[in-house]
Parts: sequence; C-alpha cells; structure tokens
Amino acid sequence: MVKEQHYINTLYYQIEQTAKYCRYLGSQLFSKLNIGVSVEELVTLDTIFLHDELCQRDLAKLILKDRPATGRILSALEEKGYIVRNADTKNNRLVRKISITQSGEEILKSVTNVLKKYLEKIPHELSEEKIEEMKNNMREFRAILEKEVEMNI
Amino acid sequence: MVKEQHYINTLYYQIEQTAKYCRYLGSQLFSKLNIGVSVEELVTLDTIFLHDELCQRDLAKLILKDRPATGRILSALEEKGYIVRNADTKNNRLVRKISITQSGEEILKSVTNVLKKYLEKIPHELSEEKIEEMKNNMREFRAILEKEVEMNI
DNA sequence: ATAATACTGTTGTAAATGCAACACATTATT
DNA sequence: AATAATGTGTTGCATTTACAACAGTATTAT
Repeated sequence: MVKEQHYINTLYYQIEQTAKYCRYLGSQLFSKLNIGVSVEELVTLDTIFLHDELCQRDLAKLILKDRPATGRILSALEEKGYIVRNADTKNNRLVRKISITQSGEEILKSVTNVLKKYLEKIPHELSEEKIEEMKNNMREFRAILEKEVEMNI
Repeated sequence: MVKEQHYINTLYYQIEQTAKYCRYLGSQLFSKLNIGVSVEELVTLDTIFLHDELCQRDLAKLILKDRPATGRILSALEEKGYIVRNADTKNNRLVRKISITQSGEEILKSVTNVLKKYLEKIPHELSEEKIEEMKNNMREFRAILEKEVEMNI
C-alpha cells in the first residue's frame, strides 16, 4: 500500500533523473558535432518556426524559461541573424513579435538533419509505438502538473 | 515516416519539459511547507539512507551530480548534523564514508511524511498501474541512454 | 626505483538559472 | 481625474551548475 516511502522512488524523481541524461546527451552531441547553436537556441528556433509571430512572453511560456532568459536567448539569435524582433501591438500593447529569418530556417533545417541521424540510432531498442506512448504519457502528466504548479512567466 | 522533423517533438525534449514541472512543483512545495532542507538535500539524505556507507563519488553517481556539487551538499548536511563523514578505506584508498545520523533519519522521515500527504493528492487522475508503468519506462529509457552518455563523475 | 596512470575529494571559475525590481504603457477602479 | 492593477520586456544579482585544475595517495609500467 505505502510504496512511496522514499522521494527518490517517486515518478517525479524518476523523470528528473531521466531528463538529466537527456540534457547531457544533448549537450555532448552538440559539442561533438560542432553545431553552431546551443541546445537552447535550437529549441527556441524550433518553437518560433512552429509558432510564428509570437511575442516574447508567449515564447517564454512555450520553452518554459523566464522572461529574462528568453530575452537573452533571443538577443543572441538576433545577433546571429537567425531571427528578427519587430515592434508590434497585441491588445493595444507594444510587444516585440519574433520571426525566423531565411538564415534561421536554414540553420534549423541543417541542425535538425544532423541531429536526426544521430538520435535515430539510439532508441532503436524501443519501438515507435512505445516511444509515442511515452510521449503521450509525458504530455498527459504535464497537463496534470500544470494545474498544481505556478509558472510565473 | 519522418515524424521527428522537430527536436521539440522528440521524446528527449518531452521528458525535459515534464521534468521542469516536477522541479518547479518540488521547490514550490518545499518553500510553501517551510521544510528545513532543500530538495537536493532530501534526495541526498534519501539516497544515503537507502545505501549506507557510500563514499562521496559513489553517492555522486547515484544522485547524478558532479563531485564538487556532492561535496558541497554533504558539507551543508554535515553542518546541520544530519550526516557524518568518516575517514575509511576502499581498495586501500582513503575515502570519506557517509552515514546518516539519528537526527538525519528523523528529518528524513518527517519531511517524507509531509511530502507524501501533498504528493498523494496530485496524481489521483493517474492509476497506480499507470504510474508504475511510467516509472518503469523511465528506468528502461535511462538504461538505454546510459550507454550513450558519458557521465564523467 | 622512477615515472606514469588512476582514484578520491577539494578549490576556483565561468555559465546558466531563478527571482526581484524597474521602466513603460494600457486598462480598471474609485 | 487620480490611483491602482495588469501586461511586456529589461537590468541586476544571488544561487546553482558544469567543468577544469589541483592535492594527495595508491597502483601500474618501465
């Protein structure tokens, strides 16, 4: 009945531990493959590509970073010419809407291809169905947690 | 066929995103409940409790932190009287073996109980079987990643 | 024996993260 | 109209994290 006597046996901790491996794998791949962007920058580019015309705060909510961190990543990406930030309005408020540039789309596509080759090899031991199931489980669990956690973004 | 065109749709990223929610929930609970230890300290205490007589490096491998971070957490826990580090030998090498104190066991038990009450309420929407299945999936996936990632601990 | 390598733990430092506070503008309240 | 509250983005700082380098010791190689 009381199986969860220890925090390190909870699902929360199991997910955090697994995420650490994912993070380490990501940063090791990125430095090994000499990719011109960081993992965070790729995630940001990817998110912008899939949600054009975002303002910074909405982007921050998607990549789960706070506003200062988001702004700094965007400044770096703008410096490299991968995105542009245009003054615009949202509900009559001045916001900076983000768009990916041609150069940004190219680097996104090229990095995605390089990564895909490496990442495809790894979970060969897991079936496609299993991976899809795990992804759905993650989304479902996150939807539950969303109600409990204050994100302050 | 090519479904993974985007990094943010990979299992890796899904797990990382979910882990962020877990981390935020943990730290928010800890500050709300005025617990006397940090999440990291609880994890460390829990791990020591379940694996007595560890040396620091072996503990680091379990909690997935590097040696400096592990040493600092242990110094804080020793300062509070929750653990002791005794000089000992392992393969004729001088190591500092860690043991939890009476006071450490008490705080571990009390914090675990307080947390359990809160955490039990949350995943009510997920069945016990589903949670167990997800934990097993995490362990299985971690076992696969272990072969690909250099941990340098 | 001497040098080279490996293991454990520490110190120091650069980078990332989290958070509070601010500036500025718009909307809501009184 | 004046004040308060909300929304967006920035700056600054304290904490955490990752990593390289070191000290000290034991093992291995030559």
